Amino acid sequence: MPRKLQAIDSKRRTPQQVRAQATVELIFEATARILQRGGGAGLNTNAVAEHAGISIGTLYQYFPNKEAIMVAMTRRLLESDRLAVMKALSGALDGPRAEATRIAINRLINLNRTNQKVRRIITQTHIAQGFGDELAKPVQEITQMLAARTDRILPRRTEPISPVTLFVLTRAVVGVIRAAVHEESPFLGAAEFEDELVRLVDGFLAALDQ
Amino acid sequence: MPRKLQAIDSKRRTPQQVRAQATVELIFEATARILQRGGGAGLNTNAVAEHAGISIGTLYQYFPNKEAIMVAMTRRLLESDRLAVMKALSGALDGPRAEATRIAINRLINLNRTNQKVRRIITQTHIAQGFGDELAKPVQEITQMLAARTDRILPRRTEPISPVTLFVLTRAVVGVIRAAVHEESPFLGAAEFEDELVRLVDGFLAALDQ
Amino acid sequence: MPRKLQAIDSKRRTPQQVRAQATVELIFEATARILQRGGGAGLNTNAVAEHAGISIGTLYQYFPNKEAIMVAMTRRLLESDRLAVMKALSGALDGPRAEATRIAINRLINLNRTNQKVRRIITQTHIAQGFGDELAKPVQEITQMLAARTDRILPRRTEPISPVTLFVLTRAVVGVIRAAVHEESPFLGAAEFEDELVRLVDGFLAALDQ
Amino acid sequence: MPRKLQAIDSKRRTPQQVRAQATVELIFEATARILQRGGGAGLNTNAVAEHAGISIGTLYQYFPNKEAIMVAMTRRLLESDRLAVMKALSGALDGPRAEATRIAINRLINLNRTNQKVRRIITQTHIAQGFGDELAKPVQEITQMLAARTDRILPRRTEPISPVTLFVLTRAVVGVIRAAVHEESPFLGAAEFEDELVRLVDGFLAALDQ
DNA sequence: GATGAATGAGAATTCATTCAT
DNA sequence: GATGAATGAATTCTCATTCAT
Repeated sequence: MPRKLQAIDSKRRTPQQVRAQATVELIFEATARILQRGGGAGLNTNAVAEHAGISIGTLYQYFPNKEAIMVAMTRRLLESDRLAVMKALSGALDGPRAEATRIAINRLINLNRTNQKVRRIITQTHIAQGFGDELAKPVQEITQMLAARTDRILPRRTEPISPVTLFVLTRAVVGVIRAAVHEESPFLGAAEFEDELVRLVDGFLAALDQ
Repeated sequence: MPRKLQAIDSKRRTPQQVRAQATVELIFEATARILQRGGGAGLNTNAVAEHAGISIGTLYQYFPNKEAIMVAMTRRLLESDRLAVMKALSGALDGPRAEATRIAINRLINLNRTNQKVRRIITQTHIAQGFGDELAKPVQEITQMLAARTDRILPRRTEPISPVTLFVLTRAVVGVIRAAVHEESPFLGAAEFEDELVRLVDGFLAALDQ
Repeated sequence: MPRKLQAIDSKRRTPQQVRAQATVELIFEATARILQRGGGAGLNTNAVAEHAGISIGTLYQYFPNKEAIMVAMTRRLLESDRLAVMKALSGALDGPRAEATRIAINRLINLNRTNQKVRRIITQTHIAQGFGDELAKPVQEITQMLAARTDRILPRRTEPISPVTLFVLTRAVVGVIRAAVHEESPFLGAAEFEDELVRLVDGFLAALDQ
Repeated sequence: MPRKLQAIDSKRRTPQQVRAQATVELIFEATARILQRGGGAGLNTNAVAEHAGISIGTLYQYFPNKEAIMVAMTRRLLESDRLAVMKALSGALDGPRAEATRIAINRLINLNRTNQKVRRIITQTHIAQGFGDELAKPVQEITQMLAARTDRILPRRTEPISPVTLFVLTRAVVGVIRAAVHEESPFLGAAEFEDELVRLVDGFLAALDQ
């Protein structure tokens, strides 16, 4: 592998200028298009550059290798997911816990129903690159936020949620949704799927509170 | 990819079972060794053949490509996991549900603590090859078995567990354990991790029974 | 065959024409040299690249596979043959038909006496690649030209030569010459051979005019 | 190429026994079937053996390599073509020359309309193996027979047909038909095609007689 | 900063052929 | 005679990456 050994998650230049940001955008779009069509095997840096309408040399000025492109894409996607769920929750911050849970899960499922193929591939790459833990971050942060709030409402629970508990809860939710995406399960669009996922979370939290 | 599109999960030949099985074994061992050392990127058919002490041609008489090797390995591993959990459960078939759950989960976690790197890689490949659904099979069958038994004990629940429910429950368990393996989480060895996972399952089942 | 099915007759890129044309020339020369020495079986893309003094990667930027190289060579040869016959005919355009026929055939034969081995192999490949019909094109165009002229001189024939007639005439001429080349017949250099070929064409045209 | 350098056109054993002849037949049929389906590129000795229902070792007891199989097939085909034309001619041996010519050509064309793909490939191989001259043999022998007979009828011509003349005539006929087959020309089935081919031969012979 | 032609290590895969049983 | 598992040389082709312009 004539691949430069470099930290994979560092862009080569900080895209400060407008032009640079636009180029990164072109690269992301090209990558997504190729992934959508040809799958992960069809992705190579030359193809990305060509689709993006830039030269291969330019591409290497922004990303050290193709994995770095996908890692960056995943991170952006994760952040946008987080914001989307946050936004969906904004109206339900003072309502009952169960309702907030349902809203968050509903939003999460629907986000994962878009761009499934691209999500699947870049997610896999993220894991393979050793950033698997980041995948749960959006869910984790939202969970922590809700947990904190819950504590206010249910004063019984004084201790904050433990790291292991958080891990299990978040990975359960993420794992179920990811399985549905990766297995291309028809359940992903079913109302019952959402119900069960909510039940999973609520059941776990209820068991916690005992 | 100049790769012939061939059914990836069909062995090319099934010769005199004795010798053939031994050769397959050599290939599996060589693959595991290479994966353990060099990771997925270091795996190539030439290396496997060399490590296995067979010619590259022989390898291709058994497997059409390297993915097929890993797929076969995963299937074998999954089956052996299933048997191991079944065996662990054999003594607890008439005890309380909670205890059976704990035994199964304990066994599952401990199985996943062995050969983590190899498991990680072949599991990923299995998903990438489109066989992601098989990964939950052992857990799914055990769950169904336990669920059936539960019905006898708790006559309240008359309907069998629904497909969606089964999907969520199994993918939650598998997802959490897989996350721990893939993220190389230190939790995997912690007693608390097992506790929380049991709580997840029990909480979900309890919520179901309401 | 792990060969990507790709349009065989499309160069992969058409870069800065000057350098590119030189590279293509190097590839053609190397191919011809190898074919001359080792025959068709000795031809492989690595050898071509090496003989051409370019890297294998560069070769693949110009041709998708070795057949495409030979197809391109054949096309160029065919065109140069056509021009050579045309040039030879230029002085005889107003003379009698029989003389023009003889000149054309004489030139055709002599062209086919050069580079016989290479011609044989790339011609075969051309046929095998499904471009067999192109082989008769030079003769066909020249025939049509002569036929048009003939019509002026022999006003008896008002209708243009029919497609089937043209097919039979051209394939007869091409077939005889090709047979002589492929069978490495000593006749190819004999004056009598030319005489008979001229007789074949004249006899056919005479029969047509009856 | 780990291919034994051996005279390609010698069967390894003379198939005297009935069993042997049957095996050769199986091999021919298997080869034809594979050629029909997959074309020349799909042909390999292992596939032939498998399709023939014999072991690869047995195949090598009959033919030293795959080209030898096709060479033998071509020879058999050529001989059967010759016999078929002879048979068709048997009733016209005393009629006018023109009619015999037409009958022979008609039969030849129709023979070449069967098994076109297989004919194309094994014919090519025959040429590539250096046996191109054999392809004209059936036509050549029939021509000689007819020429001899013609001499009786047209006592003008005392000299026998010269080798060069024979070469040109036979290669013209064979060349035209082969072109039609190789180019998959629709003319092959047209009555006009036969007419023109007859005209080619008659015109040539008429020109000869002047 | 951008370009893109050139590079070449490296991986997959085939298939003719052998030879021990 | 037949078998067929094993062999491994040989070839194709890809694609990440560089660097002179």
